[in-house]
Amino acid sequence: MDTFLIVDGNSLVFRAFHALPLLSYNDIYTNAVQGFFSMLFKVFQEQRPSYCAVCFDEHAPTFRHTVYEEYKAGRKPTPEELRPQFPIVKELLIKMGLGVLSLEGYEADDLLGTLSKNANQQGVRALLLTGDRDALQLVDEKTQVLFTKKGITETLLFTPEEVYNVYEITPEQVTDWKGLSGDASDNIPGIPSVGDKTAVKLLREYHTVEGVLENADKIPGKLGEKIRANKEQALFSKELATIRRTVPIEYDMHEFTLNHLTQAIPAMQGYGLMALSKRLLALNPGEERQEAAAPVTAAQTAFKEAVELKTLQDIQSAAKTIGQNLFALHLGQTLTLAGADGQSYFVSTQYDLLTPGIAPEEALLSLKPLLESGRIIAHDCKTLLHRLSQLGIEGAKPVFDTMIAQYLLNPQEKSYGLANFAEENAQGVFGLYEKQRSYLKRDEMEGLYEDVELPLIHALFQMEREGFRVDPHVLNELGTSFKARIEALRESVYTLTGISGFNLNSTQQLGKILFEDLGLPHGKKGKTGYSTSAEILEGLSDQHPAIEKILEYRQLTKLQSTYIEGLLKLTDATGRVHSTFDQTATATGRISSNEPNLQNIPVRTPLGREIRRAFIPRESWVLVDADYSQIELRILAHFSGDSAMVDAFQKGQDIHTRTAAEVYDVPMEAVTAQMRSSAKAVNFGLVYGISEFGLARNIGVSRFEAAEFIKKYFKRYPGVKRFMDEAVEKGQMDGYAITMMGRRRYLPELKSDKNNIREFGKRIAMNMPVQGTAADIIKLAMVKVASALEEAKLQARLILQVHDELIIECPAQEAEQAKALLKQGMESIVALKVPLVADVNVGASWYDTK
DNA sequence: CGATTCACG
DNA sequence: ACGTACGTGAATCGG
Repeated sequence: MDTFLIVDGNSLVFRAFHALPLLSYNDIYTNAVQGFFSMLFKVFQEQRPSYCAVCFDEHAPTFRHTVYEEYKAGRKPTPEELRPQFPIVKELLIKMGLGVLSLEGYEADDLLGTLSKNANQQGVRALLLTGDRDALQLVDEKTQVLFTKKGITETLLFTPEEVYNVYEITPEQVTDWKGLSGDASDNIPGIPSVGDKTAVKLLREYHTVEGVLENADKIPGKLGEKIRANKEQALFSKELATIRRTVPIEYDMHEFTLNHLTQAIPAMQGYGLMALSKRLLALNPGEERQEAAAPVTAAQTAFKEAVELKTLQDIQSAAKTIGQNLFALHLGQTLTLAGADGQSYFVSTQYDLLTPGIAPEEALLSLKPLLESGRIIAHDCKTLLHRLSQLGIEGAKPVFDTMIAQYLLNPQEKSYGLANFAEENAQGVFGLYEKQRSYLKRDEMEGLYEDVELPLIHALFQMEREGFRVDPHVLNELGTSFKARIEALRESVYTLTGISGFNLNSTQQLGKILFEDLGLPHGKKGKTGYSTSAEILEGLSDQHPAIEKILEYRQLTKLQSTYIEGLLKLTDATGRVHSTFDQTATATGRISSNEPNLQNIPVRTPLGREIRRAFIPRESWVLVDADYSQIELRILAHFSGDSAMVDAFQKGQDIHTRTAAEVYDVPMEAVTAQMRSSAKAVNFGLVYGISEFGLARNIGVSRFEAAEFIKKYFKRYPGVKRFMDEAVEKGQMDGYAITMMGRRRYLPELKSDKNNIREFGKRIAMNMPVQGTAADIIKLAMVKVASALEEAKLQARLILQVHDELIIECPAQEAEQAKALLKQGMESIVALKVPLVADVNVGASWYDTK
């Protein structure tokens, strides 16, 4: 099918302008021009449209102001440096033979709506390139939106399924969504205090703004009041957000082919856009799309047309055809399946009066046998497992996860949605799978993928479903005592400073009071004012009595809002919190935890540690907690083979004391607490990628002294020095750093022309193998422990991982067995040149497992 | 939505 | 001359 690329010129030019530094040529700024075309060419290359038109806003003269226009007019004026770039963009577009369209009184949005509708009517796919979320309302089977993300190089492709995946609403509901939540940048008021999330919730229940308003009486509390008070405004907002699709504009799409692009080259060079004109020359619109560098592209396999499954019988016969063969499953708004033979299926979930469709749940249930025994490929299997589990479908064993593969291939990407390729369905997933297989092999990460990441999905799924029990009474009691203390502290800060009524949570207000009104000595000013961080405040604690109160206030409010209130909010009906573990969040291979984050529960201060008393096992069960002792330094000892470091671990010595003894050249017995503490900081520094500055700041000495310290250290630990140098050299040679199990992290920072970025790259090159290998090891330990528990037919189960720590919940009578299994499992993951040691403890709360 | 602060490994 | 110790997530303020 032909594609008509329709571009929101205003949106893109603005984005380009803000994304790039102000470049000028002969006193003409061209950054927006350059960014705009750079983006456009990338889309030409990736999407190969047949036609292309660019639409611009054209505001009506003032006497024709409509209410609509007045709202839109609230926008900020176009910057001086940008305005002259618009005519240049238009000139070049016209020279390329592309459409440049605008109509008095209409927004670019309205033209996008009209052009796409017309294209669809002629059987042409419309692809809308814009940075404006409003356009998502135009998405349907034949109209897709390429949404420009931050910057100008990244785009997201929205199909109806992807709109739903990302925003949990259908394209038709976009106007309702805006009507409820409003949009400040577009001056759409919405309903006050209704944000994106609330709007989605309301729409899930009532579908449309009208539906919400009709049922407003049923909605309790403040929310209901707000809705009832703003009915008119909501309807009006929805109208404002609705894009017009019948703009009276005349054009012929067929005149806007990409056959004359090169005619703009002389003009382009006239503006000094040499690199851009080169890229234009390299564009060969006639040819097939080239193999893209990034793995995230749709396969070019010639797929057969998808078969619609209209009945449960259809579904079952499709399942039979697939049998034991590999198949991809995608659960968007509709359920789609794709087999290795290129055949794909979709289950229509659209209900209409004559043919009631099949609900996704129903379809999944009828696929139960296939799902439980079949070889599933999916994008984000863990989420799929949760959905299946809720339907009573257990034991599905996905054999490939394209999201995880994508993460391994490049762990640096910010998100791993499915949006980046054209066929957003099971066929696309299957195509992705085929490519990723070969990329994983090429990059030697098959082992890591098969043995670690893939089986880990199931372990994480179980941990998420299981959750961690929290005792609300413990939290409530702590909270009550905190509350009183917080109020007392606030009052005493007001009294001691002689200033009251300001917001103690506001660092800006506090900074003004401390450093201007009270005249305390301040550190360097940041972007927004003085720093009031604990580090700075601690230095001022003997200068003013309010300081220590502020520090205590900070500590307590942090505990109160993040841990007491935050955790209570997320506790389910059975008294457990279910964190989500993100397997694709970090560049080093660690997992992260969110909603709630169980990886940063306080432990370092006595008061904070109290929170851990609330983390408990079920009745008559216990917690078994094991953490690796100094895993990162042990890995460093292994990699570097440094004899002194290896010796220390082999002898089971306290590593920081040994380091201090070496560096200060005294016997270990003579090491003071002060010496040990400095040595500890050096050891930390090594793991992070040592820098003089960082060490100096951390132990509070001059940069010169820190440099001396590092020098002495490396003299005693030449193997470590060699490892650090080689890590950087290797990074420069290969362009990436790797871990013991072959996990990669690319190091573009090393090629930066900015020195500080290159230095950063060096530290990453030193840190990645260490932190990343520790991540490899504990992940493998989780897989091993989870399967060992299952094999031993224990009720014990893993419930949490905190980077170097694993927690099991089990019946008290299983404690000894679980303890042994956990310790043994963790310590036997790899044989290093030094022992891997895990310390295990059993307790009636997390607090007690120390 | 960016900046700041602070909780963890 | 500059500006960093590595890796995260959550709450809060204020534009």
